[in-house]
Amino acid sequence: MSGNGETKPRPASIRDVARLASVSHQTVSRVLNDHPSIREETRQRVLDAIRTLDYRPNLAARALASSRTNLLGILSATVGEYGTTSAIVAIEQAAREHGYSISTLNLADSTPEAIGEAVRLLQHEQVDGIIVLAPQLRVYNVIGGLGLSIPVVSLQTSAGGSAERVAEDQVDGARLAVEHLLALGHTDVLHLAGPQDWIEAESRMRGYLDAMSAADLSAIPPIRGDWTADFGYFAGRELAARRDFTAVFAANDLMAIGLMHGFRDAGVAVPAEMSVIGFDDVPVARHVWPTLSTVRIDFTELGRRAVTHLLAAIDGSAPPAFGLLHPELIARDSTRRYATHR
Amino acid sequence: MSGNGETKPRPASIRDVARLASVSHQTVSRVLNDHPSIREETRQRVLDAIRTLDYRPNLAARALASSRTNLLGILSATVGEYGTTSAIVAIEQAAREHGYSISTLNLADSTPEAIGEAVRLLQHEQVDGIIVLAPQLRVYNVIGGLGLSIPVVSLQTSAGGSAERVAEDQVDGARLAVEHLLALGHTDVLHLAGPQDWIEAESRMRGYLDAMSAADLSAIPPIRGDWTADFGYFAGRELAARRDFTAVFAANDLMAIGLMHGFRDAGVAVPAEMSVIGFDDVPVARHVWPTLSTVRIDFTELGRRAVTHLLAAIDGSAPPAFGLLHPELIARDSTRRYATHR
DNA sequence: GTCGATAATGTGAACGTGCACATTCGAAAC
DNA sequence: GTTTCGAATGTGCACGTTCACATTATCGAC
Repeated sequence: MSGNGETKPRPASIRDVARLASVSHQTVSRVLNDHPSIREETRQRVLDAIRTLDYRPNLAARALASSRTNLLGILSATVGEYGTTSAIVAIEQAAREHGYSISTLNLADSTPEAIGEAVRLLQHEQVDGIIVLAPQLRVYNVIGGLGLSIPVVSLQTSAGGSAERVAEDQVDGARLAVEHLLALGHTDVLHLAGPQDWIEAESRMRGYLDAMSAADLSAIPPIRGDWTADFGYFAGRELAARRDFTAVFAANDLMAIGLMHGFRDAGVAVPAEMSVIGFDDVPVARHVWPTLSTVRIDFTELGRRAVTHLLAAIDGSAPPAFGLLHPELIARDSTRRYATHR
Repeated sequence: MSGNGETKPRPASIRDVARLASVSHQTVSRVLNDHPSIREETRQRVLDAIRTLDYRPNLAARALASSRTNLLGILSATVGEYGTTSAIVAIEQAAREHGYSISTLNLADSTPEAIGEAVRLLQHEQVDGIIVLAPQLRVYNVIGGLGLSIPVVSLQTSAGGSAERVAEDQVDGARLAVEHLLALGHTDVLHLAGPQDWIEAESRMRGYLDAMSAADLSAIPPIRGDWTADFGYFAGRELAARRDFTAVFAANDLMAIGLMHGFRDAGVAVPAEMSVIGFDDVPVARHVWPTLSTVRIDFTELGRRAVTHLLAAIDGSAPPAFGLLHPELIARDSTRRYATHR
């Protein structure tokens, strides 16, 4: 407000800093990128000048000169899903801690064309790497066929590499859920699965199949859902007529909650006549009626790891070896001993 | 893979295009920014060259030269909230339709320092404008005091301007909710509010107070919650002892769902002894038991409008006049006539 | 045919940084 | 005191655009 005669409030550039510190602009650049051969005294002088002028590097210029943007792209198709959202928040935070920014791109539909277009767009923004949260198999096929020059990491799985273990995690989690039902005495367990193409859906189904066959039980052909509570509801109403199972493992909490609603409307009591377990442990899971048994995955940690991986790939260094994440079974009221049934 | 002798796979630049089209690089630039004075024939020649070379403008170079990034910053503190998430998706989509990209920044805590730092960071990325989804009053105080040179738009409200109407919307919605309860014969309605500092919390409370006083009823001192289902649960357990109200209007669905759980655990039957209505219409609201009456706000449209506003502000043009958005009352099973009580 | 005005195009210099390549400095070795 | 070599710093250009300012076509009016 107090107008002093400055006509050009143009922000300070690296050359202004250089002038003030009586060094060349290149020396300033070296200080900024902590080049080893800088005398401590010079470095201090430069840093002082930077502080005095409130200098901030121009990211566009840096990107132009170095063709690195310090930008990470997030390609997502599942926003709204609780897990995805938590992971995105974690990714964003982790990225910022490493000096990267995030550009998110939500896929409205996941046709190969749309995916290709989305990747092209991110590439156009010259992101240094991409994290994919659109865990559909076809997405990988498309991306794989694109011959990208920048690294791509997936939260769910990737061809080889330790990200694969993350997927393994979900298999484990699903196994936990089913084993919980079996431990309660159930032998006829139905799986309400996710859509065919989804990696997470496949992992969870694999866990279901593994657990069943490990217990020498025959699996029931799963129902394919679409992750939504609405689908769960309709499934519940339809399935109420069938009596070839006494427990359901739903591939996510939303479908489980809808399912319980459907059963309720159809006159099937949960858990008295039917046990239901979900997956994710969304915040409302503990507050619905009956409170929902489920499996908790640490999406936040998953997101963090994805970033670490991607940054390693960008730097060309070896990805760090992570220990496995252990999903946790949360037993609540929606599951009950089979013995108490009927 | 088929190695033809190209040693420099460097992407085509504007000068390459110019050469191929036998024009100057400036003419190409004019075509790209659709300058009026370009002969149609020339334009076609340039466009052909662009297609032939698969030329894509270098965004960093453009940003450097024009000091405009076509980047929008989203400053958010409420990720995970259903409404916020839907709005973000809509914002991202709308922004892309206008050729803008999105850089999201999630606030872990909303201390003035953190907010200032976040804005500084976005400014450092040279975003052309910021959309704020951290609807706390203090956020505006901080941002207002920063003297920013780029436009800032809020999804919730802003000092003057038509965004204010958006807030009005939420007042309307809250009024709808309370009027619904009053129409059912309730006279003693409690409000489970959001945190003090939140604009949305204030709007919804204002709607509550308006509706009560319009009906010549005295309001009960509201309870301050934190938006979470967990808080709702504890509130329900505590409030069960009180009998000076027969209905509760919760400031969001999550608290409402928790509240019903708390009442249930404390032996208060919803809706038989107590009516509960929420706000937001989250996807599970229709599947919990009892299904939750609530008010639906069109967050998607809200997000779209925020983008339109911001882009207008960036271009310096007048913001378009929007009609008011009308929140919709969704009556379900958690609310019931007072007459049927006791 | 000349003039002027506007349309259409061209020229050179920014923009702020990093890179490749000098150059200078300083101290140890002889 | 010269030589040598690495550490410390400087010089000029390139990155791919846009901007400000020429310059050249085009066309109607006289």
